[in-house]
Amino acid sequence: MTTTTRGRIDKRQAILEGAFTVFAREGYAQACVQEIAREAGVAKPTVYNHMTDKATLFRHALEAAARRILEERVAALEPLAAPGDDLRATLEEVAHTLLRLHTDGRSCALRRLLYSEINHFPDILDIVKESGPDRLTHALADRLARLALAGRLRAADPDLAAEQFLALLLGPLEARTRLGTRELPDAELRTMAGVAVDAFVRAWGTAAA
Amino acid sequence: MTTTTRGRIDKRQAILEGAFTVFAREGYAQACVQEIAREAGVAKPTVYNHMTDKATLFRHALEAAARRILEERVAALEPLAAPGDDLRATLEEVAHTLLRLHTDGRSCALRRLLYSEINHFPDILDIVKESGPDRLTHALADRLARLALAGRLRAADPDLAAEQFLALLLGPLEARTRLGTRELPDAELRTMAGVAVDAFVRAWGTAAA
DNA sequence: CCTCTTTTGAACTCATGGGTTCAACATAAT
DNA sequence: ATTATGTTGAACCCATGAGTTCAAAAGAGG
Repeated sequence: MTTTTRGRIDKRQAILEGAFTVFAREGYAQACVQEIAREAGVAKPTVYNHMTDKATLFRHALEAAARRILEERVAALEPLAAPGDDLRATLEEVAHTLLRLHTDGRSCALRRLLYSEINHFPDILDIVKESGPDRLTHALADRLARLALAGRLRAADPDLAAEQFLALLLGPLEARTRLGTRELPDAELRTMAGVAVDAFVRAWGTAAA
Repeated sequence: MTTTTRGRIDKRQAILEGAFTVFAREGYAQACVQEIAREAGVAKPTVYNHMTDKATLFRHALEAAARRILEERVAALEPLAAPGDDLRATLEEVAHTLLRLHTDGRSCALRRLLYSEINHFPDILDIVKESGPDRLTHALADRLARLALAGRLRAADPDLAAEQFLALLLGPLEARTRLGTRELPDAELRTMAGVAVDAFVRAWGTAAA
């Protein structure tokens, strides 16, 4: 019975992953359940055996993908918990990691799906909400607040600082990656992280940093 | 013959506008030509009399909408051509106008359509390219370069300055408008313009400004 | 060997929608 | 009036795809 359950869980996972892949490639309306089943290595009725609808399949697939992506992003802030003497270097490291994660194929796909289906599925925003920029911004604001207390950043609104840090870092991505359709070489990511941190430190740094 | 031609042009315009409206509301795949025709106040065969395909209809509709939107945005930079004594005030005015334009329904719709159909229509990015952030960034960079020459901004890379100005200004929009699905009160737009300009001036300003 | 659950493939129903055809109609120019 | 062009509505053909049904396998537990 254990193996049976495992088997079921495996199928479910495969279905969710295959669904995300196909939805990402085709969009919601164009994706057909037949193809999702094929991608997941499963028969079509099996899909309907786990999910009632194409719509709920979509929601669950998005949720699963968003959860994975969220974990990576928040983990990327870790170095800020114990920044070394060189704050700028730590910021650049975090910035670079965030850029890499943000330009990842799955991230771009999720982003595109959110934008395209937000009209037909207004609730997906809430499903993904916590995983979206919000939780990342809050986690970053927490880190920055500690730095401000230590006198290494301006003591003003850390939420605003976090928002602007992410804006400086991620804003230019849209144009440079052509809405997420182009890969960026790692060297360019480093440069982008550098200039973003430069501007951020000029706007939010203190002499002590 | 003149009136006949005018009539044809009017129908064509109506079709393009109706198409954009429906595509924006439904997405490409979900939008049906029947409904576009209804929205444009026209019969279905008339649509096919002007456009060969649903696909080319989509492209033309996007192009027309993008052109309109572009004009507004570049025009919004006008005050920077002759900035008054108070550079910060001029920047805030421009910033506020850009925010208003960027949160406009048509702008958001265009943005969503780009994101959602970029996979099926890789060429729409080129069609809209000039109208996209690129041309705006360049136009802004030109203005900022003049200001730098006048000693009112850092003399470093004006393209980077423009990129970061727009990032600081527009980056926070995504989260605040919930991907363009929520209206923002004008007061919030003013506040956002203010804090973005503050940070920008701290990062790029000179004593002379 | 028997049983219960799950999976599978194939065929099926049914709705939607792209694109076309056609005959009737409107309009304006000659 | 006649002719040419454009529009219209309705009906039509045809492909696609969601969701279901079913009988046959496949696998685990007893």
